Amino acid sequence: MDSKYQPGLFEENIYREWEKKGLFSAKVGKPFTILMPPPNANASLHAGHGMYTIEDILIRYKRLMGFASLWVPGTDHAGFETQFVYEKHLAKQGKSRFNFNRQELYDNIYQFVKDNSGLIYSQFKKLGFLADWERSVFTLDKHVLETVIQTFVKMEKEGYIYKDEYIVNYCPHCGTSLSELESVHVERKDPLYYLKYGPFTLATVRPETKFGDTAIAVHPKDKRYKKWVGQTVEVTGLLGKFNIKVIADTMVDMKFGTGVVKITPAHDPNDFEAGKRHNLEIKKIINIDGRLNELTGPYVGLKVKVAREKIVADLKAKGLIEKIDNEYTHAVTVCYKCGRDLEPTIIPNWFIKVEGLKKPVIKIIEDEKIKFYPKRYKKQVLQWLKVMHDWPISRQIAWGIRIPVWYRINGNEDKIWLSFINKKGEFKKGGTIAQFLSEGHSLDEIKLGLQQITVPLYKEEKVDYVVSVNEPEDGRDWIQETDTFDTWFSSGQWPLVTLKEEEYKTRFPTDVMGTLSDILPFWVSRMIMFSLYQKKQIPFKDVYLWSKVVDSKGQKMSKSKGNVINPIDLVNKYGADAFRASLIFGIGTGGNVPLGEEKVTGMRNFVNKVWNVGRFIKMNRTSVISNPSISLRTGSMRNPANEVSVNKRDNASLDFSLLARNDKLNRLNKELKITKKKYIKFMDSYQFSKALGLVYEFLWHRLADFYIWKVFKGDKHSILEVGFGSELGE
RNA sequence: GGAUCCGUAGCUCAGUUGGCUAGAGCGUUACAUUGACAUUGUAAAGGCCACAGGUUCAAGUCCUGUCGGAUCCACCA
Repeated sequence: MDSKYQPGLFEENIYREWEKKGLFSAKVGKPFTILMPPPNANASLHAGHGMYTIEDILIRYKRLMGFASLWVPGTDHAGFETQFVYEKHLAKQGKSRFNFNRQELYDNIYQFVKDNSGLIYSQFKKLGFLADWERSVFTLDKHVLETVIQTFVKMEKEGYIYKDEYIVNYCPHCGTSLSELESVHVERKDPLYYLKYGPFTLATVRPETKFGDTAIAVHPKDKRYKKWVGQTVEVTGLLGKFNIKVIADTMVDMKFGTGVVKITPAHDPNDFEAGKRHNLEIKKIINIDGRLNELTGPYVGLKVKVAREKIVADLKAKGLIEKIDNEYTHAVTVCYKCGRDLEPTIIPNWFIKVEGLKKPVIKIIEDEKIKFYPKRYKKQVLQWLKVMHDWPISRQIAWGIRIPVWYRINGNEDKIWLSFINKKGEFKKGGTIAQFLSEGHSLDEIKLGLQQITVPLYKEEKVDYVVSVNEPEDGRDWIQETDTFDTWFSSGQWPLVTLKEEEYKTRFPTDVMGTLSDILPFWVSRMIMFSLYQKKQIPFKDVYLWSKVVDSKGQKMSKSKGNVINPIDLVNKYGADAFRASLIFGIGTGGNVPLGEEKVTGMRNFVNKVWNVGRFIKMNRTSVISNPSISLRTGSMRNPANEVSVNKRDNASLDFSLLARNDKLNRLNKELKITKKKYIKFMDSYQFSKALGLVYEFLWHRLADFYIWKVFKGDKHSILEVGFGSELGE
């Protein structure tokens, strides 16, 4: 045996051996089940995935404790994320999504994902994960689609789904609307313009939206402006004179600016709400491509930022700007993916009415039917659930599960807007079906090259639709919604699609959901919601949340900082055990998980120590076998040194050579027993770091340094008699 | 603005319902070495436990306040 443990020589073989023995599938017995949080199908392993080790530890621990543990893996199509990556890939080839129709884009991404998938599983295997790989589920698998669509159909029938023109944050660059959770607020300094506005002066950072103003608001208690409330005033603007109503609303902060606000319901969430309260007209002046539309006169076609500069210059020229405050800082909403400014805009979106669905979730969490570890996340989830409002589930991207809704074309030709790639491969941008038909395109051509449709909701005359997987066959023409479901709509149903039918009787609710704390609101709360809705059961009993893996200085890993650690490199260099242990050892329940190469080498040393303990035992065993004259003697139990103390110092003064062999063994066995008990207590309460610390201390500083080296010095064969439970494995 | 968490050794962090001399890993220093392991062993140095009050026989731990940091939610015309 080598004096150094070389993981590279063993790991792969051991894993193959496990595969041969079929250790990955569940055995018969008391069930213990974990559903693996599905990584993106096209992802490769990053340090954060290393934390799945926690689930692997639980799976192995439970199996060694006699449970039929099952870990079901899977991958997520990760709609928006993946399309974003793919579009970057396209950009490198000088292409964009506008070169493809919907189906082509979908097919291409499918191929792209397929080419990249499988990588992460081979990496998981390198980490030694004991998941049942053959059962892997992909969120676009047939049975998943069926379930997801069935949920939508059921919700629609029961009135939980509605379509509405609602103000959503739209990313003109990524071409989709985003949920509130996908929007990030950043502090920024922007000029605050004081505009002359009829009899008023008002402050705004977005003068370009003034064309969409449909009211002016003041605070009801503001004496300065009281006389104007309810009046219509005349304002001179860039496009000439217009009349506008003055309303009173408590949303106005009297102390801010001049205490007067312009209301632009179509392009500001607050104004949208105010518009609803006061029944204001919604005047849309920015199209979803982020350009001003024909209602803005000479500014039509300009992008928001360009338009703003031009408008400010023109306002200045007309003497309509009173002053500019260049020191104004405010929060801007940006896309979490591309970082560009989001445009609050009104587009038709599908929503889930959350009110009735979230109530049982809140109840379950308050009653602790589902427990959170660490505890503090309970409060966070509850707080988040309480403020949660309706969830927009449609995304204007191709990569995802297409919403099973069909719009009737006949009679609605002038209401359905779409873009498509025509026969010649040309991109035909936004127009109505009627318009394209009159240009000589056939309906089939349009449908074939379809890229995206937008079906606005008119108050009186709604475009009728049916919810159906396939095109209705009634002789009329229908066209399917091009929007896809928000990824979290499908991954939120993960617990409903991962088990086999019969397992829902025995393995549901599953035991633990372990995941990154960041996605608690996106994912965990929604899984609970869907599970309660569809199965009337909680999906899991416990939720264990870990934090981000950061570098050894506590800095977030990022490419620009150059501090990204590739887990596979570490595994190749130091072994999977060392890497895994470094993510567990000395980690508190609180914050981030610091990972540095020093830490891994430290753990490698520990692994090596264990190796050498084994090596020592093996060497002595062969000497026992080769020398049969060595046998055990019995001894007295009455020696005072038998009082077991875990404290090293307490034992320092004792002379162990006086102890009989049996006494030594008893001491060791007793300590092992105590350690085991503690270990089990820690494991059962998800205190992995403490459990590992215990094993570390026992194997190294107690067994190796103390027992082998001091107590059994010169009497090494006795150590062979100690029974070591394999439960101490991890 | 609302909430949560954190300030403990040079660094990263433990410290259970208050209770003996406040711990670990890495780092530092000295010594040891034919011994299973130099990926080792034995030891040492290094702490006003952020600060100020309070409760208590007893506070790193509980309470109040101050300062500093992180995160979540809401909002910022």
